[in-house]
Amino acid sequence: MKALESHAKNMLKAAGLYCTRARLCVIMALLRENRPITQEQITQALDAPFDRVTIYRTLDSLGKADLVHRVFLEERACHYELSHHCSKTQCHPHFTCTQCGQTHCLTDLKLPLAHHHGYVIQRQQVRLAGLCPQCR
Amino acid sequence: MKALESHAKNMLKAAGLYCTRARLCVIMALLRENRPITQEQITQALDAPFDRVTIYRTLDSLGKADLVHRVFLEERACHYELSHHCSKTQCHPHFTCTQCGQTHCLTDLKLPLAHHHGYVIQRQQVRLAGLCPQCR
DNA sequence: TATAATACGCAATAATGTTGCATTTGTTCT
DNA sequence: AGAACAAATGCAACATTATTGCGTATTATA
Ligand SMILES: [Mn+2]
Ligand SMILES: [Mn+2]
Ligand SMILES: [Zn+2]
Ligand SMILES: [Zn+2]
Repeated sequence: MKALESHAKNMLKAAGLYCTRARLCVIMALLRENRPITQEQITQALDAPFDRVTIYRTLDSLGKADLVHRVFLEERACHYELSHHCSKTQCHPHFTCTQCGQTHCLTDLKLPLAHHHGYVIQRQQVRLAGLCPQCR
Repeated sequence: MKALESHAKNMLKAAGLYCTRARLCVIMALLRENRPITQEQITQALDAPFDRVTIYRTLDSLGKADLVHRVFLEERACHYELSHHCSKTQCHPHFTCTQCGQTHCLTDLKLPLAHHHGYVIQRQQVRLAGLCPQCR
């Protein structure tokens, strides 16, 4: 059994979720891509064909188990990625290049958590836009 | 003529845009609300009835003139707000309460602009989630 | 292997946003 | 004020993304 597959199985086991074909395939696709992608991109990246609805429901169950979360970019469709590079309070920043359009996960960039009087801040998400190393 | 209306007219004049009923109404609605709202909320907040498409096209033209910009929250629909509380490089942070669901503009909270080697960062947007003063 | 809980596929529907085109409105110039 | 032109508007149709209902198939467990 490939390393990716056993990784995916372990994630599902640890989360107490049924270990189904669809969940394994989606997790493996997200592991391979390692960036936020849409339902459509996930569907295309899968080895086996699955119904759109199944992908959405899979993402939903993985989301409730905190294995996956949504990323909101300047595009119509939601993007999804694995949560394993994020802390509970802070997802890593996402950078989108205004030139080439690519989005990069800046997993090594740690920004200080904001404070504001009277507010309890539980989570912080940062979106950056500009020029990527290739395009500047 | 009311202060809101002349404010709206000045914004359109300064931007070199036609001063139309729809644009005036939309800007005045956004001035009154003073928080990010959806096309549907804008339409409901208007005195006169306008077609959905007109609202979208109005937001588009105001957006191109940098009078308005989109705000992405954890909801399906895009939200829109006036840009007058934002600098070119950084929009003020938006806080959404996980309890009551309300979104607040933290216009007085200034976060340092991120730096990352090799990247030219032109714009930064921050979304915060947690408990608002009423709900904590 | 039997059972119950859960996930899946398919069809239908909802929500949000966009496009084409004929008509109306706003601006500018006389 | 009136004419001429550019731009905005309304309406119908369409596109994209996500959700719901329900019957069937798969999974975990004993
Ligand atoms: Mn990421
Ligand atoms: Mn705001
Ligand atoms: Zn680039
Ligand atoms: Zn609250």
